Amino acid sequence: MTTPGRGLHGHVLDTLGPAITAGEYPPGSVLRTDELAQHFEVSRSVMREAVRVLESMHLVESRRRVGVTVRPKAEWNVYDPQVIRWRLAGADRPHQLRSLTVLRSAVEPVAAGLAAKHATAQQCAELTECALGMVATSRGHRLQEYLVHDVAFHRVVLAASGNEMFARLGDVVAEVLAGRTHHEVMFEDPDPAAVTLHVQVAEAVRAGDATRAEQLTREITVGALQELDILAP
Amino acid sequence: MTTPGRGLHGHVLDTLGPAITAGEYPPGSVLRTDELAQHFEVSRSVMREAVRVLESMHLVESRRRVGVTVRPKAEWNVYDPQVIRWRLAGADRPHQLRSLTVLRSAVEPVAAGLAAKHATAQQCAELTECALGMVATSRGHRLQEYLVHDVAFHRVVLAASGNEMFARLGDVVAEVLAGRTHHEVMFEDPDPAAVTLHVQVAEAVRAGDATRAEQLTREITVGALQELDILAP
DNA sequence: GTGACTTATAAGTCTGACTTTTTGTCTCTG
DNA sequence: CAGAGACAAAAAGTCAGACTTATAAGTCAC
Repeated sequence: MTTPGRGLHGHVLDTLGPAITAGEYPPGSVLRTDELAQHFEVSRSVMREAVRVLESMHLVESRRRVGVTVRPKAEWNVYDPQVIRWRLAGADRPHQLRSLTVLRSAVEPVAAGLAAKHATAQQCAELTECALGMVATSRGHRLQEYLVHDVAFHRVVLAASGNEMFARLGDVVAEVLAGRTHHEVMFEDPDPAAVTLHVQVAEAVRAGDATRAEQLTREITVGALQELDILAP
Repeated sequence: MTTPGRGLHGHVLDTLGPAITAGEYPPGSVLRTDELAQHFEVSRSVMREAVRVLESMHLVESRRRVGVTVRPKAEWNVYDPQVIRWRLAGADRPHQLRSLTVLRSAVEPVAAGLAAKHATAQQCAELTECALGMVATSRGHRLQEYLVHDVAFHRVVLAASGNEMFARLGDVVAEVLAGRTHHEVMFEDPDPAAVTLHVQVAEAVRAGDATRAEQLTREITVGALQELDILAP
């Protein structure tokens, strides 16, 4: 991930960020810069820089004569990769994982459809390579290697869509997939049907069949939703 | 929007942010904190805080002995509302508007489907109210008033989806709709068909018909794509 | 040319003094 | 007693200067 704690203010953020996103300080809580600086044993300058970053994420608001107040969750910049990471590391990890999976289910099919239209020859090749890698590692408890190919596959699809907003969701998808492998369901080998679907998506994109690529990807994401019991019966 | 220029570092950001996102400093450009501080006539402390914020948006990277280097566009946190606003105010506004509209077309239909399942009675009422407001202002060059209801409508749908990631896209959609009314197409009254679709979506959500709500919203977003000539023939 | 050593550079950090805004309170007045 | 206005305190905001540290780049010996 991003270089952790590069500098003192980074170290402060590594502690304060998770604490705030975990709800340790309820909305409206007031923090004092000086007290925080003392607590973390850093200078006020460093503390102020950390507060500025939290402020830019809309986690807190700094006002004169009152202090640094924690903002309600609804105002946080939940698309900030740093915030996502903090929340995934904390208590509402399951909730966060569900939100992100629903987001995936909306975005990825459309992205796959666009990829079928815009993917370059090299991207098609990469996609096929990833799919083959998934097939090769889909049996024999090689979950770790499988994950690498799975993540790469979805990254390429999002990038090949040609839409920068989709492309930037690559990191998010990576976190979700990694989270699923490491902490949630998926104790055994991946579902063979899912693996097949990935191969077929790669084919559809190569063939330029947008409708088919979209539909197949929708099936993949439906599977992801079902794994988390999100889908209505 | 967010309070502009709250503090000196805010003023610096209001100038530096747009400049960077506009590509005024090509990727790899090196800025020196001291020089910037002199140029903006602020102390180094203030300048450092501004740089920290830009760093948290992944617009720049600060390294010892080298300076503050501008990161390639592909690494920017393009979901940061501040970054979106800066880019919408700059040269690649059209490009940004297209990216965001495609994102809308992926997200909003799914959000509407979820809203049909999760919307509260009050949210249904608000939705109907917005739709009626749109109808009432859809004729007679009352674009400004129409926009207010339109934005409110989409905000409620996204919020009613019950997914926080969707809900936080309310601001983005607001920017896109406002941009469309103010600077792009839409010189005359809105398309009557679109207005009708909004009313029908409100009905579908109230009736709990997820499939219909999703399909109708998809038609709305298809219209938005066509306005920007994005859709393939 | 390769490797170890030195040096210059720009960011990083700390401290202390000072300024500014805001809010809560207190008083004065009707 | 209520409302307006003056006052004081609190906390963030700003600045300047000295010092530390990492590191890119240049230098020298081999």
